[in-house]
Amino acid sequence: MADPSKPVHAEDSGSAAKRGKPTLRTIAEITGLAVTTVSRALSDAPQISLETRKRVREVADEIGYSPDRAAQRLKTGRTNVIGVLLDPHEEILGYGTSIMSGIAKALQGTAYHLIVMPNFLNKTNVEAVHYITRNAMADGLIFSRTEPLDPRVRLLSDLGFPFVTHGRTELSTPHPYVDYDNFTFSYQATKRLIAKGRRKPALISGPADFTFTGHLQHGFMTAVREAGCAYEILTGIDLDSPAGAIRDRVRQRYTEADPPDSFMCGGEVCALATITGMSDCGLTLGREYDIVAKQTSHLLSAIQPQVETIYEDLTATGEDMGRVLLQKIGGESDTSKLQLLLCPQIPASFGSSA
Amino acid sequence: MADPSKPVHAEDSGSAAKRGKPTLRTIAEITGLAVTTVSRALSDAPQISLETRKRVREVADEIGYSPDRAAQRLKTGRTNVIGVLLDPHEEILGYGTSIMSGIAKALQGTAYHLIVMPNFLNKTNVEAVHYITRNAMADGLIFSRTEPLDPRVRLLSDLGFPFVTHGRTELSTPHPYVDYDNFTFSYQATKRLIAKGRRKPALISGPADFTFTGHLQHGFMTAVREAGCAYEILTGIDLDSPAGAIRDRVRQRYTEADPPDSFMCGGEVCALATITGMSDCGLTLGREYDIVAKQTSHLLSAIQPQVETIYEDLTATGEDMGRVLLQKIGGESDTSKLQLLLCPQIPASFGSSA
DNA sequence: CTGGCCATTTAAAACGTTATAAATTCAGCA
DNA sequence: TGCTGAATTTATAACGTTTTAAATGGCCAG
Repeated sequence: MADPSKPVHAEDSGSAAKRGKPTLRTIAEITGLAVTTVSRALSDAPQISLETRKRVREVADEIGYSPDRAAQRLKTGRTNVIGVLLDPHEEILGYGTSIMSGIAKALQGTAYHLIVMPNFLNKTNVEAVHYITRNAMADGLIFSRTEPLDPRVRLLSDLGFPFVTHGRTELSTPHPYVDYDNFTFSYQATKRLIAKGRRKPALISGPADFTFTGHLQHGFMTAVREAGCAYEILTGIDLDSPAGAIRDRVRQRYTEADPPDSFMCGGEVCALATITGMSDCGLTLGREYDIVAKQTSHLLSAIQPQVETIYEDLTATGEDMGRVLLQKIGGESDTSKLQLLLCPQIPASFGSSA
Repeated sequence: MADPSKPVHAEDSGSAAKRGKPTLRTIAEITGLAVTTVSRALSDAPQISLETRKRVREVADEIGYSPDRAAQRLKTGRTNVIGVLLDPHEEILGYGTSIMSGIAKALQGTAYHLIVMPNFLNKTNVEAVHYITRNAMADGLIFSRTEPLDPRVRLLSDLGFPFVTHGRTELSTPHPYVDYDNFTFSYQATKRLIAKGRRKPALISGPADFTFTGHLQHGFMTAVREAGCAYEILTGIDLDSPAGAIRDRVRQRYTEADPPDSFMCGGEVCALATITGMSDCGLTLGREYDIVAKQTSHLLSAIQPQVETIYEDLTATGEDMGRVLLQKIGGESDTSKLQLLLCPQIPASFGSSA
């Protein structure tokens, strides 16, 4: 096939650069085409004849060609990498891993790779974002623990760098997000407690910084106001607190006056810790008090079937975030299409006995 | 500084490629040196005069230069990336995230980045390894869930590709690993049950495939044989089983003849599920039965202080794995230096009441 | 048979870095 | 003066890809 009239440096220099991976050049030599043509053919450029495209693709498959990402990246400036900012607090109960698993699913079959930027130690989140954008280490970013006036969102919006947050902000510039409707969750969960006859629900909410904390409280407050019952928002602990701290706080609260008779827990660990604290006080779940909790793994309901739960599917969330980010990178500019509010699945039993 | 006799295309073409990141060329133009010299200076090559090195470094710092990783990678073939193979089973209780956090710590300050290759869906582990090595996507690999004749280890050893496993193999070619001494853990834990007066401990062990499962069983068997007491290895479930399955199996076992009176649990979820199953049968931990378990988070002891635990620090493990891998990549060929067996910290109380 | 136009293919340059080999400078010495 | 060699710097060529601009060839109208 190769034109023998041309200088024949085929055998020694090209063929398969130092016995290693096949490159475009390898294919070019086999087919007798120019490297440019091969490149074009593989990217299905319309200017290359259909027949040529087919042949090139066949040869590529046969010799197991796959493009060198470093070279592509150098040339195009695109990294084909999606970065996930991971926070140390996300270790618990596989939060991080579930999300990542979902993102990975969304990235399946695309040219994109998932790379996790653990934000452990030293750097603040904003610094990490700075670093990543400055060094063009990814084409898009995903992160959670979103704050109402999140500085990361500000920075990335300013730079025009594609990203998706897990959680909303209150910033005026709209941006892509995937969020769970924590208001509805919290509202329904609290209503459920009241429907069970409880008259003083307590909320264990998220850390003050985060947007979802507000949503949880809002849902909770709406439900207790509607019912006109007493309530309490437990101070001194939050969903990020270690289980031991939550346990102790709950226990302590019951030695004081006018304790709550039920709990709305934003997480599984929190629910388990609460049960332990209460149990230490000699109180039994389902008898002296009730709990409704958000569940993100399958642990809680297996261990404590007494706790009523509403499930949040973090893997699905990750998948959505991946999809949304790909759309954003792909040029989707209608941000409203890139904002997903996932609805809690309220168990049928919740409605029945209300 | 720049020699004015040379063609002055400084202003338009170079200066800062399309107003973006500074490159070696930017520094070269500022200092009036050649690109090569700058490159060398920044890598502290001895052939460059000390004065020049200093000046180049200063300029680089001033304009905030950082090398383009894609270009480095293309040129050198090194990726400066460490890959972690993550298994869907590792979602539980932040296993994956702890390990990663540790690796990230070890990589701090090096040129290496951590990239997680989630092995969810389709591909088998070996296929993923194939893919990664073929496409030179990393300079080194870390993975867990090691099997006695692990095909990934075989493949990577053959290729001479640097890697570290979490867990040992039984292959004849030695390779770098970091492992927890599960034999000692299991042996001590079981002895503890016996010391508490239990006469028929049951083991809930790992999935049959993995090396550590053998170690757990060996330790368990050694302890029960020494004591000459009855024992049982629970069938039908393992540490990978969902909590609900373990709970059900334990419950069922107690409806049958001659049930065990204590449990050696390889994990926290397993311990919690066991307690739930037993509790369903009306049996109380610490009274009718005992449990010793391995703990990798801080959940179990906060929730169920009755369970005696031995702690395995996965973050430290990750850090060790990262360090070992860096050494391996750095050329350390004495494999015995790259094999770490971490000793369980046996709580003082274990010895006291024996 | 010339010119022009289309479809297809191609050569050359570039991305930012490093490796190789060569060039330059300057001191010391014959 | 000219040579040798050490110390320092430099030009050039890669790495594998994509982009830009240009070339090739075939076909048809004039």
